[in-house]
Amino acid sequence: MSVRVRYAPSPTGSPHVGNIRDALFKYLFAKHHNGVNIVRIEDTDRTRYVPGSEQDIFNSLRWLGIEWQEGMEVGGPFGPYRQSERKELGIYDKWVQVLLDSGHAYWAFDTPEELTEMREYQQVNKQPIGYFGGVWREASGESVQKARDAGVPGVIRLKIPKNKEIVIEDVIRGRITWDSNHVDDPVLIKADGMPTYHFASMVDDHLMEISHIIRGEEWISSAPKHACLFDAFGWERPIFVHCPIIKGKDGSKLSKRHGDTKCLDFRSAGFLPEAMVNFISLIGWAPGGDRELMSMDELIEAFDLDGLQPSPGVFDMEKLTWMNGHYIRQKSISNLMHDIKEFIFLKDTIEYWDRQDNGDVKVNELKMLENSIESQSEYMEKAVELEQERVQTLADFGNACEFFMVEKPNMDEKAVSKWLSKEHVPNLLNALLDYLQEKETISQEECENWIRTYAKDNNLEKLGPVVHPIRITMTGKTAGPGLFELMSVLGPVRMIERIRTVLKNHVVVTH
RNA sequence: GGUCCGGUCGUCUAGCGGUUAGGAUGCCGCCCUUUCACGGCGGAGGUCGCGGGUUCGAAUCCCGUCCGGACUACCA
Repeated sequence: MSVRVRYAPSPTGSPHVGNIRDALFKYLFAKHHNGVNIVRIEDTDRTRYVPGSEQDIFNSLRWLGIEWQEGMEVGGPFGPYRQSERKELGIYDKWVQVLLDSGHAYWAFDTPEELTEMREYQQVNKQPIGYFGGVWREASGESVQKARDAGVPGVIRLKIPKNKEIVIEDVIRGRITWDSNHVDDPVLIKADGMPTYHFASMVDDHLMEISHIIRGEEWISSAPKHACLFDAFGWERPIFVHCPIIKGKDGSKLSKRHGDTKCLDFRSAGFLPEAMVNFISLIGWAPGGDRELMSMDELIEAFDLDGLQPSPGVFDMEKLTWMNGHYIRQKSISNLMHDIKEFIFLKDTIEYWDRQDNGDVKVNELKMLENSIESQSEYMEKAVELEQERVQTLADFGNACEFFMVEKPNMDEKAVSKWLSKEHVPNLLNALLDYLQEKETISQEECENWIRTYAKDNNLEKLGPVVHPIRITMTGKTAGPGLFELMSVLGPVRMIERIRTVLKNHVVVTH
């Protein structure tokens, strides 16, 4: 059997990581089996349509490297791939008529008020909630015709068979059964003539020859409706695969209140697509054994439905962050520079940080980074290289590289009072100043030699008393790249300036 | 309330009748070392939700129970 799967988002906003994780699984599955991945837009609810979200959907997919061979933007033999357009073509009207004619569907003219009242009644009487036929399921043809002639707004519902056991075979969970008397009659066509998800999606899945419906666990409860729909048409049911949902730290389904959940927010926050792909692929799926760090190609190679987990997984930011650091460290410096530039250049990035608490600090750092890379790319490349292994996200480079970019680094007060007040510091800094005076460039080795020699000549047993004051003078901080490397990158001119500043502002000369 | 799904270190997970229950992350310690990080090594952390069975033997099979979650729209 050829594998055909579909990612069918509705354009109601920028897609979430949970949603995108499902899209990833579909892609991996299709690729693994040389199948086809389809992107179809489910925009049957006009009231929830959010302009721009289609682009967000494509951008999310493309950012992660999830490809589709058929569907939106690429076309294919089963188009159009946007449901509102399919509706215009009369596709759904045609198929609902088939159901009406065969007695599998019926018109219902309940008012919203009546439906609300019904639910309230069911609620207080502890009954299953839903529409189980009302007065319309078995209504006579005449009364239906009368209502239609009178222009009463009505919907078309599917007749779920009574007193039956509905069984679906889910790949992950096996056999799931329902008493059909607990499954209510879903609306197929709304009063405005638009199909509902239940109808449009299943009709399209059949028409587009979808082999596997891979989707989130939240769809399990509507699966019997979908199965009945296929049965009503006499169509062969696709294989159902319900992936576990992704939870937030509190154990409930991941949503806005858990912080960043939009896929593209992670790009803006400085995460790499390879880390994102690797990380989300491992929520709800595992390749078996101890494998963990995997590229897209390796994931495709390893992916199979057996590795899918039935239980939900928590989205662990700490692990994502670690993994992102890993992928940053793995990058060649030229790729890294490219990624950083692209990251800052994206307007989403700045907008994202503007939205965060104290985000203005980050925005300033990033803009400075952008300017510095622009104006002195070779210098900044060396700076980035030194920070590469101590950073976890692309956004961290702003702060990490700050001291390379500014004329006067921010001085950490604690560090200053601990180290720069020491008695030997003026002598040390003046000596270094003299040494640097004539130079235009300086190598790591020269820095190291000078420092080691100075320590020896001044009977200092350890390098610390020499290294720390110099580090603070150069960077304002106690933590950072190796001193010799950093000095070499900074170069004599910048160092001289910084030494003078420190001598003037921070060193108390005691004689 | 109803229906359905789930339950292995805090978290992601390996395991698929016989293992000292393995890995990763996070945490702690040691090593490396001029700091921070990276890296290496080690440690703490799981009575496999609980209770019954089946079996010589159960995290693995069965039942019950508890807890958690999803759905419960003319939304998807």
